[in-house]
Amino acid sequence: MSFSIYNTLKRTKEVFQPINSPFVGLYVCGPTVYGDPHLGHARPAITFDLLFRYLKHLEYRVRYVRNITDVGHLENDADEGEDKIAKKARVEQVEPMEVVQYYTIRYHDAMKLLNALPPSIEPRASGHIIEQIELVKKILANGFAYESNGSIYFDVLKYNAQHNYGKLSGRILDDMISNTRALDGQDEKRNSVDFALWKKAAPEHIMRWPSPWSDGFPGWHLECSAMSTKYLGEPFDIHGGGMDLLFPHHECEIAQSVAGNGKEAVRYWMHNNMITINGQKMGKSLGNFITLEELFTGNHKMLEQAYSPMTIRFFILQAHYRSTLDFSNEALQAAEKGLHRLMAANRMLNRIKPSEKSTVDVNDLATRANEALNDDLNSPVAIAVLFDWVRNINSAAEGKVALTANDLAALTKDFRHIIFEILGLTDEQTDGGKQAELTSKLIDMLLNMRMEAKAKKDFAASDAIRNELTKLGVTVKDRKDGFDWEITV
RNA sequence: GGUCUCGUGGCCGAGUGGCUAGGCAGAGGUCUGCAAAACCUCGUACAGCGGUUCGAAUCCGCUCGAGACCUCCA
Repeated sequence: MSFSIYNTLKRTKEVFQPINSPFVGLYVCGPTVYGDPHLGHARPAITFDLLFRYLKHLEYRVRYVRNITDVGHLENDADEGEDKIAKKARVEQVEPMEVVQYYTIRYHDAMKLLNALPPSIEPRASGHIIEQIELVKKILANGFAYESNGSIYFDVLKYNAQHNYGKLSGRILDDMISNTRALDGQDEKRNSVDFALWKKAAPEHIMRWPSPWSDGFPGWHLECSAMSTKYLGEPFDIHGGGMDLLFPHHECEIAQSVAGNGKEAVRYWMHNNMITINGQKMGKSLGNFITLEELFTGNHKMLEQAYSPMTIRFFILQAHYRSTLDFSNEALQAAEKGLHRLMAANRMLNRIKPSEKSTVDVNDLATRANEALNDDLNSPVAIAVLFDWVRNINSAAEGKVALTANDLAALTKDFRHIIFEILGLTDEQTDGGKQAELTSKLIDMLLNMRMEAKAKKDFAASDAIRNELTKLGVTVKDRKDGFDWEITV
């Protein structure tokens, strides 16, 4: 059994073979921190968190690098317009680094709620200006860039004459050129498809650094090339990001690496697909994006209710990362119920009484779940396997399926390893720290008292306990040999 | 306009030449002091039209529809 991933570069699934097993280098494009994290940020964060966790499950030693873009990301990729962060800073009348600090913390908070593990290294673009300037120098020295009025541009035509600009995104350079509007002649660029490596800063521009060419700032694509190879070496194993970054961002990264170092830096390119709302991509310009905070609080006109971070995580994991995933209240509510069912089964494992013999093969769970995840991280199939076992677990609790003590222990271990360690889900009923743990124990205590009342046929007392709990938002579920409960508020 | 992707049952969403995906919703049943849950059974779904094939939802072609990128977005 081997782990295969879909390599965008080859447009096919390939068996994953690390360059330096057991070490694996993983780089993922992180956020540009100029706004609140939204539903779209959750997709790559969870996709590559799953990859990170699964690689660790496969006993690789993973170095996971995810950057913070705090400079250089302009409002459009034609190398015009204001820096996104500078603009936000101007609008809010604060230092650019205050914007960066604020939204970086907001991003981290959201990632923590989604139970996305922190990366091994989280470099900032502004902290790697020197490395970026060095890379520009190399590209210039190799003749693939030119200076124009203090700015440095990548010469795409020249590069394409020797290499293939467009190999990742499947674009043909000639088509791109013929599809671009004619320039007005004032542009610093020789060709519309050229992109900035270094931009000379306008006098009012706050974020600026000295360079051999001008006081200025690096182009957006440069940071990922510089920082990925700094921390992961060249070449390294996996580069991930959203599909919308495929062109031009990742295409430019390849060009920069080849032009600067003579070789491609990345072995496997992985891209998660988009989240859509009513069939349309979420986007700033479309005005239909929902922040994670709005999702968690339900405070948005499109939301019928609040959705917990785990509901969002589960919702995303229920679709394959390369498929578009359409957001709707109905779909999220279905995910919420499904997740509760999964967690209820997990709690039920504690109540199963072992038997002399087993009537099911408990190895089936881990075997099939691993098969699914080995197949390009097919989390929806892995979850389907889990649900097959939810049925078995519930049946076992009712005495319809038998498990030996050893099998029960193995099943419990596997089930929990998959849902908590690999899929990174948490049981929000019980995993909320000391308070939640105490709540959980108190509810158990009350329900044990109710069991005693029931045993004495004191239904008045047992119903009173249940009714009071119901009023507080605790749904009581009697089982054949015990009880379960769920907090619904 | 160019490049590409996709169209699966009420909803979401896997799969992919012959064998049950799964979740949610719905119907019937079992269990139960009641309620809820759980368990069992139930949908003859693969946009349309042709073609290849013993056999296609799965391959090919065409038609229709949707979306993505080419402009900021994860």
